[in-house]
Amino acid sequence: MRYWLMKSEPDEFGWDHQQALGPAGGAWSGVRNYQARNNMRAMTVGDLVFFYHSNIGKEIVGIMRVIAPAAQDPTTDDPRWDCVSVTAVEKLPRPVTLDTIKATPALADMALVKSSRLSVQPVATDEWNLICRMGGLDRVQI
DNA sequence: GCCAACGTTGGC
DNA sequence: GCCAACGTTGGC
Repeated sequence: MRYWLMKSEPDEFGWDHQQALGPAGGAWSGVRNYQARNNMRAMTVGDLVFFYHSNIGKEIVGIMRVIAPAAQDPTTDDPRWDCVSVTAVEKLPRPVTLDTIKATPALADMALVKSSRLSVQPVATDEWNLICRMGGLDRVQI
């Protein structure tokens, strides 16, 4: 089980959109960056993913689960691009903002801070647990 | 809306 | 294979 973070602009596709898809979830399509794609290829079913709102909000708002491994991105015929499928698991009682993350020394090494343009990135277990607690989840395991 | 950082493209 | 030009992301 590994942990990840994926970004989306909420006016394009936000947490509410993801949740509206229900348990069947949907493909995390549209990624056109090799590093981000490689991270999705490294995911396995059951991995957990933070949903981050970029641009508007700039905060981690919820937790998703990987329900299908990387496969051809349905929004393109280009075989270079594939994506996993994810489903919404739980909304954070309190979103964790980028400002808060930057102000937290234990989270200073997150890719969110260090390579701010990477839209699919790994999250360390300690970081995951801490953010869950900061977000108001008393239990870490979903 | 601006722009810094970064990734990609394409000419050479 | 280098690198200049260009495009995109995302914080501010």
